[in-house]
Amino acid sequence: MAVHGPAMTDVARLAGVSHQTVSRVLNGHPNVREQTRLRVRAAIAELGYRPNGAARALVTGRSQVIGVVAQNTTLYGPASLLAALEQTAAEEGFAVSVGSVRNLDHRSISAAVERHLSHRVAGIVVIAPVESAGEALERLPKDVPLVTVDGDPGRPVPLVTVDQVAGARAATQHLLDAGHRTVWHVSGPTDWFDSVGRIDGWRQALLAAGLDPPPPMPGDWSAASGYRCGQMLARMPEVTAVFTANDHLALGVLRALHEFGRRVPHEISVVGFDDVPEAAYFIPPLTTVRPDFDAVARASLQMLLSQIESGTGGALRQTIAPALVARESVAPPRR
Amino acid sequence: MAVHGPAMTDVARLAGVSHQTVSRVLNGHPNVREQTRLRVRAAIAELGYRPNGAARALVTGRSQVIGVVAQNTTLYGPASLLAALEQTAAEEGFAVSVGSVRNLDHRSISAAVERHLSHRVAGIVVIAPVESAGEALERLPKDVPLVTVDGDPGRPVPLVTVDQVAGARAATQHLLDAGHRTVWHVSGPTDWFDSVGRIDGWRQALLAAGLDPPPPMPGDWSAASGYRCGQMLARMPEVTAVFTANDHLALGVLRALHEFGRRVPHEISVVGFDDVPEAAYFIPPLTTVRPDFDAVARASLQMLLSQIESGTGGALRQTIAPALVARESVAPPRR
DNA sequence: GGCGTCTCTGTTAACGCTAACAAAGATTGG
DNA sequence: CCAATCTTTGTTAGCGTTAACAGAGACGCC
Repeated sequence: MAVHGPAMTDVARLAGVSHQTVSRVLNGHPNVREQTRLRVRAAIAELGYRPNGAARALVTGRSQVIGVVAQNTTLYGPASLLAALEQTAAEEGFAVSVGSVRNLDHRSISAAVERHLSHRVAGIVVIAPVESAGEALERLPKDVPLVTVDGDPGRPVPLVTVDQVAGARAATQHLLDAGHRTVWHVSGPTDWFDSVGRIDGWRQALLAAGLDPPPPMPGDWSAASGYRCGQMLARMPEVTAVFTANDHLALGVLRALHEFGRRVPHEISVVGFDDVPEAAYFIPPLTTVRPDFDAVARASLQMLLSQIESGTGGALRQTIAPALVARESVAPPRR
Repeated sequence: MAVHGPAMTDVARLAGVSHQTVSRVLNGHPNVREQTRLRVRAAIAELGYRPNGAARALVTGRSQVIGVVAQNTTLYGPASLLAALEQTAAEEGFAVSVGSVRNLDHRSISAAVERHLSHRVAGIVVIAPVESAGEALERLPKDVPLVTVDGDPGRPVPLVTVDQVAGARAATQHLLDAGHRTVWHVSGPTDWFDSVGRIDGWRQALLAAGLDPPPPMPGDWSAASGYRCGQMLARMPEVTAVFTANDHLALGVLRALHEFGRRVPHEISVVGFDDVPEAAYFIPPLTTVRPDFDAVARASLQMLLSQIESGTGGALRQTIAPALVARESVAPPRR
């Protein structure tokens, strides 16, 4: 095997031009005679020539690859984001290299970033939802285009983020508007910025309504932890409305409430976050908040590309507003 | 910006050796004096040197990157597979570049493969669950290490696959063992090999029990299509057991049955496939079949690496047996 | 003690591409 | 019509690494 394909010089020879002219055709350089261009294209097609990205990356100093660092690409949010990022990148002619890390601690992230850097990626997107990720990013070489998604708003790093606060506020307000006297919250892990933002938004909505927020119940994004919180909530007669930090938590809560015979939405209303495709088929269909992952992906990529092109590393910031999706898991409280 | 980092020669100068010696240290070549090795390592650390993968790829003809072509990395199965693949690859020092395609037609796949090839990936993993993918793969250059996952068993291409047939047979048998007189099936899209295999297994189990398989109801993996099928099943009084081709379909079915007041498992038993993390929190908890994605990933990568190392392209085949996970959605039929 | 062998290190030449410059025609303007 | 300019093409020199070979010592063996 290892029959290496034809190189640029082979194409050049066949087309009767210099390899540099082939390069110009490939890169859309303007000053090439139309006739020459056609001859070169024909030669390329005839030989099945495929440009060598490594050689190009070597001489230009950047590859057409974007590195993505993410934690758990099995979760719905990260997976959607990754897919959207990949789609968008492909349209711009970039490949996406994933570096998923088990833990979002300092060392793991640095290692993943390091791996990407030695492949000379053109830029890096870090889906860094937790505190500990921040440090790793600050000591990164300054000349590497970088965008963080759902990262720390407090750090001077380009950031694209779903507006967690607004989403949570909308969810909570939706429950208050239905007539509930207060809203309980099952949160995500508190070291995730996503969770913190959602807790914030929930709290803001309650405070704005002159209410005293009950203590949030901490979950870990999983249906299992939602189930555990749900078992507690089911036993508290005063609870009529629950906002969970994601849809899977909501599923666990729904299941627990069902087991305790507390009917949703008649006795207790529930709102989730994420709008996983299955949410419309929960029992009952779940009212939830839908983040626009495509928009997040587009914004991050655009931000990254502008850094790559301009060479300047701006500390931009962009926030994507999520939308409330009303379904059947919310109703006015019984009196 | 574009302050390019130090190169091998810089390290060499600092350590007082030739760049070739640095290369030897980096590649773990044996014939380097211990003292020299240490000096080189120190110089590497001091300069923060990072090897240039592009240059290496150029001269060796292969990068340390594995290309993955997948369709919808938002679905649970593909996402899990991708994550597992990435983990395993990282342990072997390989990065993973994703090329997701919207449609698994001939052209899209070829384009994705093409993109990977021009980056000179060391090998390609195609998660190619549909018929149309096959053609695209056959006309691929023969010298590219390739493994397909869940692809066409009929093609002479290295293949790793979840044993769909065995899984479906186990699920169906489980329902028969509970005493059901027959088992209905909500299938996935029939151009997916996964679906075909699951239909096969279900049919085999029924035939082996001397039963006449009812017509399978075609879904599209989504809860929405499961819901539609569920609405029909709910209206058929003779139905007591349903096997769905994945858990999301099962969720839709459960929801429809619930709406029609048909209790699960008392009146109708349901078994899914995939064991998504949420399945244990469906109402009721779903009995399902769990494919071992980690094992699939390990097997594929191993197969790919052995091709990369040996240079020979064997047409191997490996099948990973899934496991039945019994929960509460199955009960004996009422008499 | 000389010669082959082993261990360690250095030198040189690619790999396939783009950037920078050079040069040859074609075109323009006064 | 000749100099100035523009368009098109070719030539040369790297980019940072590995592979292949060469050379310098150290060592063992007859």
